[in-house]
This record gives sequence, structure tokens and C-alpha cells, in this order.
Amino acid sequence: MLDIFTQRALKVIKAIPEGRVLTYGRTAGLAGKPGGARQVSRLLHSMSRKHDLPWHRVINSQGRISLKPSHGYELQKALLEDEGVEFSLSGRVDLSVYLWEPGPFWDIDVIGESGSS
DNA sequence: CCACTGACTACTT
DNA sequence: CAAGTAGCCAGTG
Repeated sequence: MLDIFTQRALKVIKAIPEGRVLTYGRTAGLAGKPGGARQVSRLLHSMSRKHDLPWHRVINSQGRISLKPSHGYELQKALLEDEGVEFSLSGRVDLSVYLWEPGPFWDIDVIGESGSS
């Protein structure tokens, strides 16, 4: 049984469309925990593999990739560019263009747990 | 329980 | 825009 925060975060991350990105903080907020950006990063670390998450679509509030060069940075950048996301010369993404925001009809419905006993 | 660490953020220089 | 500082939350030893 996962925490509500985790479930919602996973759902939000999975819902990010191609060619769009979300910041850690925004994701945490949508999941119900403003300021829980670090927890989101932790989730990507531990759940991305298992839950097949589009972890590369999550970047920091500066529109930058938080990973260190030759340590994931290159991969994430490549994956995003492959989806049509453009990077500035300073290696940043224009959040005013690529930041994804769930519409007002986006319902953070975590009912997926109804089958637990 | 305390101390340390981290794929974070916001503010100030 | 880069660098330093403080606040933040949760996992780990």
C-alpha cells in the first residue's frame, strides 16, 4: 500500500504528455504536498524503473535538468529533445512554453486502491 | 531520536 | 545568469 501522495504523484507523472515537462515542485503540489519536491525526486529514483514512469519529463523549477553530466543529464536531455522539447544554449527548457498544466477537469482520482484488502 | 544527505525551491548578492 | 543561504520533507545509519 502506497501513500496517497505517492499514488497521486505517480498518476500525475504518468499523465505528462510527450513534449511537455513538469517541475518537481509543481508535481509535488499537484500530488498534495507543496514543498515536497525532494520526495518527488526520490520517487523517480525508486519507482521510475518499476512503474515505467516518464521520469525525463520532470525537471527543476529553473527549467533545468538536475542530473549531473555523464550521470543521466545527457540521457534526459536526449529523451526530451526526441519528444520535441527545445533546450536553450544554457541547457534550459522554456517553462513558459513546455511546462504542462493539468486542465480544470483533471481529477486527481486515486481510487486505484479500492481493490486492496 | 539525532545527524546527514539529496533527481528541490525561493530569495539575495 | 552564477553562487551562497535558508527552508523544506523523507529515507537511512
